[in-house]
Amino acid sequence: MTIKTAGGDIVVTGLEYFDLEQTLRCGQCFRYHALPKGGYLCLAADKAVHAFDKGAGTLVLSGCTYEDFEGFWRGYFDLDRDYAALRRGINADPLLQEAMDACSGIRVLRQDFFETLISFIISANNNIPRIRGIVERLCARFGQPRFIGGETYYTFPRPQDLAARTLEELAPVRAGFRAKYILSAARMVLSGEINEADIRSLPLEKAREILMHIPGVGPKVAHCVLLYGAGRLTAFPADVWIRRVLRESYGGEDCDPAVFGPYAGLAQMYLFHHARITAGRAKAAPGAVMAAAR
DNA sequence: TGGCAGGGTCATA
DNA sequence: TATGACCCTGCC
Repeated sequence: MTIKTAGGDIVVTGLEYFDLEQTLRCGQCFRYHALPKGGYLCLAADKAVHAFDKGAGTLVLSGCTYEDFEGFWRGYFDLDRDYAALRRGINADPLLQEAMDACSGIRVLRQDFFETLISFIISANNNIPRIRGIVERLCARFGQPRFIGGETYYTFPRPQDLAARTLEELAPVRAGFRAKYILSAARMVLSGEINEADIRSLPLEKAREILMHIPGVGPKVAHCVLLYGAGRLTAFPADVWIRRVLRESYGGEDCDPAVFGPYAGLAQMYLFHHARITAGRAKAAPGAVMAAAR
């Protein structure tokens, strides 16, 4: 990997297994917007950047300082991890191999812990367009304004920005029954009852158990927070899509994720995204059997 | 225009 | 362990 600056942009070349679109659209994050000129506005925690995938392992970041790149985006996009080695650590059967080939550019974003926690609490019994809307309104109401490329965006609220709020104040966000969970989570993080360092370092099951003390956090959301917000690549969020894959191809929903190896979480991302794009194609094809229908 | 389902969790039985 | 309720909006 080589990093250069050119005309105020950060140009990263020589990336293996990197595809910006796959990485953003595989369901691990909710704050990104396609730009008219191509590329994406990526929002994360209190940062924003314009990101352009130029193909052939080249990523161009625009609108951020070199310090922000080094201090934040380089880690966020997981640019320093050797994905070839990671992939070798996955026990790939033919189906998983197909998914790994089709979605080879997915990277596990290293997202902000609190943002990930709140975002996936919001995801419960919800669809992606609506999740994105709720997250956007939450930021617009309780985050701080920032400016990039002449546009205003809002930072993700910090625990202290939400903890003292009331359900009435959250009503315009239209999170529904999840509003009370958002407030509880913010209060538990602010008070230290939920400690990010513990979630990152304790044994996975213990960390998951702690997260599940938060109202609105069940097994699935806890695993999402562990994988996307705490860098725990063994975490294995099993949603309806993955449960269906396990049921149809791995002998049942109770299949132990350990069969995929130490990076089961990454294997899950390949399987999840692959299942969704396959279902999308089946849906788009005229007369296609809805094999992926639940 | 209306009805359904949604990347889950919780309370209750 | 199973079932219904929860908010509300995108989508068919």
